[in-house]
Order: sequence, then C-alpha cells, then structure tokens
Amino acid sequence: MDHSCASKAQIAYILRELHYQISPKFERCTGISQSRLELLQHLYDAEEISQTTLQKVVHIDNAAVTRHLKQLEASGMVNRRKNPQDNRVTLVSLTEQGRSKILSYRKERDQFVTNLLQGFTEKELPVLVDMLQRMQQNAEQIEG
Amino acid sequence: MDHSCASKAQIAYILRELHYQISPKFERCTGISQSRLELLQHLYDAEEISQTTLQKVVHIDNAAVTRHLKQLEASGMVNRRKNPQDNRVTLVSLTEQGRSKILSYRKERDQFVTNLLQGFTEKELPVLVDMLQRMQQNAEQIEG
DNA sequence: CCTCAATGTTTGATACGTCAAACAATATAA
DNA sequence: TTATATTGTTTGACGTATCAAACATTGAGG
Repeated sequence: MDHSCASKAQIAYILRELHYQISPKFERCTGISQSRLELLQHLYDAEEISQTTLQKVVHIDNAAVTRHLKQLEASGMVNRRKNPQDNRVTLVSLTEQGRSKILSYRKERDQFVTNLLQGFTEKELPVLVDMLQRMQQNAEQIEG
Repeated sequence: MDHSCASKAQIAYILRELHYQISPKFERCTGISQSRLELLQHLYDAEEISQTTLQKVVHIDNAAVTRHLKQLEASGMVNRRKNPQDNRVTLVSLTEQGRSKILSYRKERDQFVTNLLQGFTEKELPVLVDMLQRMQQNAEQIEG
C-alpha cells in the first residue's frame, strides 16, 4: 500500500505479458511446448517417477499432467505403467526415442533462452533467478 | 550454448511456472483476472481509446481483447462505440461503475503484489522491473 | 473382515490465450 | 470510379491451464 505499489503492480503485469509473449514463440522455435519439455526434462533426470511426484516439481495441475503424458505416450516419447506395489500410482519414464529427441529440443531451447537473455551479464543471471525463485516461494504461501 | 545455459533454461521454466502459480490466485484474491484488470487500468488512464491501441499496450491477442471487452461491456464496466470518423474502429471507455469499481480492485491487487514481493528491498524492485522489461524487449525481437 | 478415510489419477466443465480466416470499412491507384 | 490493398474487428478451431467431481486402490480402526 505504500508509494512503490505502482512499480510493484507493474511487475505482476509484466510477468503475465512476458509469459504470453514467450509461450507461443518458444513452441514455434523449439517444436515443443514449454510444459512438455519441462516434463520430459525431469523424466530425463529422474529415470522413472510417479505422475504425482512429477506434477509437484513442474507446478502443473494433475489434470494437465495426465493429459500431457497421455499424448507424449501416444507419440512414443514416454512409457507409462502401473506401479506393481501400488496400483494407484502411474510410473512414467522416457523411451529411447524420447531420450534422444530431447537432446535436439534442448539445443533449440538453449538458443531461444539465449536470445531472450541477450544483453544480460553473467552476474545478472543468478540475481534474476534468485528473485524469481523468491517470488515463487512467496506465491506458494498466498491464500493457503 | 555456453556453460550458463542450465541457469538460463531455468529462467524460462520459472517464468512459466510463476505465471501459472500467480494467475489463479490473483483472480481469487482480487475478484478479477489479471488481463481484465490490466485492460481496465489502461482505460482508466486513457479515457477513450481504440481496441487496437489498447491491444498493443497489453500484449494480448486481438481476439482475446474483443472477447474481454464484450464481457466487460455486458457487465456494465465499459462502453463501446464506433468511431464516427472511421467506422472500422471501436472506441472503448470506462463507465462510471467501472471507474469506481476499479479502485477496490486495485486495493486488492496491491495487497496481492505486496505479498508476492515480500522480502524484496526497495532497491531490488527497480532492478527486477528493468530485467523483466529487457526480456520483454528481447522477446519482441524473437522470430519477427 | 469391513467400513471409511486418504491417496493417485482421470474426466468434465470452464476460462483464456493463439492463429487463421472471414468481414467490414477505408485508402489508394489505375 | 472501380478494383485492390490495408486496417480494425470478429468468429471459429484448437491447446492448455484451472477446479471440482468421479473413480480406483490402498490403509487403518472398530
């Protein structure tokens, strides 16, 4: 409520605008959506994990995760199977095809992000990451 | 493509995640979506402007702007009329009701953003705004 | 054992973006 | 002035997120 609220409010606006500016361009440049690539990226690191675990790290709704993974399965990028120890949970893993394809996606992504961050110095990047993460933590607290 | 790409890629991920964390909470806290409030906010400042002008400043697709404004008109927040000098353009303005309602929305928004930026110092805010705006400018350049 | 709660996943309804194509209305130029 | 390009807006098809409700499946307590 203090005098700096105008600039604070601006931040919320810019974040929204930035997302919608980036999102379609990211997909056109890399050939895959940010969400999908993020899912694949975590599978790449994790071998085989449950959907819920995956859902929590990518901050996407369960329903959306289910739909993404179904389509990624249909396109041969991931495998899904029930956990024999607990038939409620679905375990997901990358296929060989997925594992190899992700490498080229990553290249495109890196190029894209490099463009996005043109003019940023090496010192600025960690500052930015830190601020964004702090906002994320704050966001998690809001409205239980 | 250099060694800092991991941290760069992280930024793209966080931006996406942050948007989806914020967006529903913003609406629940304030009673209006970010996009709508941003549209109203600009109308508040601008008196009467054309849809296209408005669309350009908020970085939302024309189609989405049309739909938002139609609904805001239906709910009595804005007026729309054809420009008599050029019947192609639609001029939009706030109604009295809209003008008064926006004040309470703003209060909620400011509270929300204050929570989002908890722990940020006065010096950090302009740094953050600057970085976000630079990303926006870079994003505009990508893939003409 | 057999409810009943908890956990994981899925489905359905809704909202809001994008793009492309359709429709004006206006400018331009032959 | 009449065909053609340009500009502003709208509509339709689609993707992807949210929430809430429906379905398993498993665990725990009487």
